[in-house]
Amino acid sequence: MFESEFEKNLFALRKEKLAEIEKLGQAAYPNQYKATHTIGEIRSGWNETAAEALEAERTTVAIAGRIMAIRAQGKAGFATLQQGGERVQIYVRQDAVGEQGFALYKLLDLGDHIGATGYLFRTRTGELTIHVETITFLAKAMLAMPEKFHGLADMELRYRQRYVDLFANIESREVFVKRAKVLQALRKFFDERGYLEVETPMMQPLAGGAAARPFKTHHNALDMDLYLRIAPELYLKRLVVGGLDRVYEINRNFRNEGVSTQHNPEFTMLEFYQAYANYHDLMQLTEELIMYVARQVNGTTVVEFNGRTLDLAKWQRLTMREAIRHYWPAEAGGKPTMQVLDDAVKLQKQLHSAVEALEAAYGAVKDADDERHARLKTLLAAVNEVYYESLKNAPLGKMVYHLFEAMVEPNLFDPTIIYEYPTEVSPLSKAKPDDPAHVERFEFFIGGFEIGNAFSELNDPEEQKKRFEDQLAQRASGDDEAHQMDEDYVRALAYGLPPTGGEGIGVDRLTMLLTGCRSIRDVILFPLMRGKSAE
RNA sequence: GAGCUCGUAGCUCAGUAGGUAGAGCAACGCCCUUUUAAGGCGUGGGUCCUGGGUUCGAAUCCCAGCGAGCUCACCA
Repeated sequence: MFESEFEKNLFALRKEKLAEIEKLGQAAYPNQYKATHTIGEIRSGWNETAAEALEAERTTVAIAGRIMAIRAQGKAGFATLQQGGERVQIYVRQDAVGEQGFALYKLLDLGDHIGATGYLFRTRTGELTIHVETITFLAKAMLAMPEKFHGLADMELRYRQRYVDLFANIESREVFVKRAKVLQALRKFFDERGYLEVETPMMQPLAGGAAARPFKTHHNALDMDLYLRIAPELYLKRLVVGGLDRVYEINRNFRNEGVSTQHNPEFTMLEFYQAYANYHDLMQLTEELIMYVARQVNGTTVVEFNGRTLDLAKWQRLTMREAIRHYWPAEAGGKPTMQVLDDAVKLQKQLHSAVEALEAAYGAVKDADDERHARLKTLLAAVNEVYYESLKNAPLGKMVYHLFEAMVEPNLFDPTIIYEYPTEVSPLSKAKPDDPAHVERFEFFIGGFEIGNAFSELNDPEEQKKRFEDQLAQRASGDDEAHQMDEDYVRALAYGLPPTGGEGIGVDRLTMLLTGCRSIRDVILFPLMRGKSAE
């Protein structure tokens, strides 16, 4: 618990102070305090009330809070109390609280919790203040507070000791309050549209519904291996088979992947399914949903993200192939035609010349500080990989998809829906009726990363079985993220899944967008950290 | 997994032609009855992330490790 002699000594000193406080007739750890107002209510009620009016009213209040600043001046003093992310100042003078009360005041430390009764007034400098008549001791901070002006700045400490971050850095608290509002807004949106909120297994015998490596665990009594879910998808669709036409679930998914500013091994996903809807209906719904949540949370659809302004009410829609053509980099030579994007051999040929063009452009950039240098390097590596790897074993659809990720995704800052995905990378989506190579699927991107993924659900059990078998083949050839066979899911489909649209939305990423946080760790209360001192 | 940057007092940070550490806040003592990053006087507090190495001498230079941030890769 103690990180130093300093802390150990401080703790001992605070224990002595606690004993002194008890001698004054106060409980060291009382279990209740009846406040008449929260500090927020004091602020909203009297923030603008003039000094003369306060004097005339002489409103008496009882409040509670944590001491965030304390300024003693002989036989009087001030303290700033914080509660619910709001602060108010109290003024304590010996002739008002008595000798015992003032003795207690002098035993208070930064971080202590106290209750105070008194009347509202304004100081000489105009600050709304409580003129204290009684102080009640509530709890002691036995450890030192972070620096009062800068707060807790060390990112590692902020993540590991979020309990300190939350009271020391108001901005941090506000992010999580907003996150709660995001969740409320999402639920309200779906509740109002007749969706049923459900909870499906997070421990699954077979981790399906997405392309990812799962975490493995074990049930002792049943002697059974289980996987933490990578998606709720297959269970939710079983529910639609069961007649729950509109369902949604908000909960954690677990994927055994690396961490980054956009990935945490456990993350919160919203998934929803709607019978009788297709992906076009979901595009419409998605735009409405994002606008709705933004307005509920921020009161506006305009957000600042990563130094840029974007409007969540202004969307563009492109097919994946259109997007590749649209965002094709000038340095990669001529754009591929639609025909080229539909032909593996022609595409490989074009990528070959694109690699050459990119290499020439990259070689021409002399200054390593040039931002083009890094961009071209990344682009070249990505296209090169697509070109060579795809040449040997990947199907056309996979090649197109990877090309999209490399060339297009980082550019999708304004809200964009990308639709018509290759069938090969979409084992659970329904194919377009006139084009079996593509499925009725879209993903949407904001701020340069993917937020959600949706499609018309494949409901033909035979086709689903075939898709799973194709995935098994990819798995056999080394893709350990390819989907596994789920016989029970196929059986469920065989009972008849109505035409259904389904979608998943990354709640953490949506929250990042709405709070302006560039790292997913800033919107997760306790992000996964490497082990340090396992006490 | 790779590259870059960082790790000095409880907190925020200084400290390179290598000479065994400083400031502010916090703490402790004293003064101060409208202050607000309160102020004044005084005091205490550091395995300079860890382990090696170079050197007469390392917070500083080198190597390895641990942890963090960012970028990239993988993914959502």
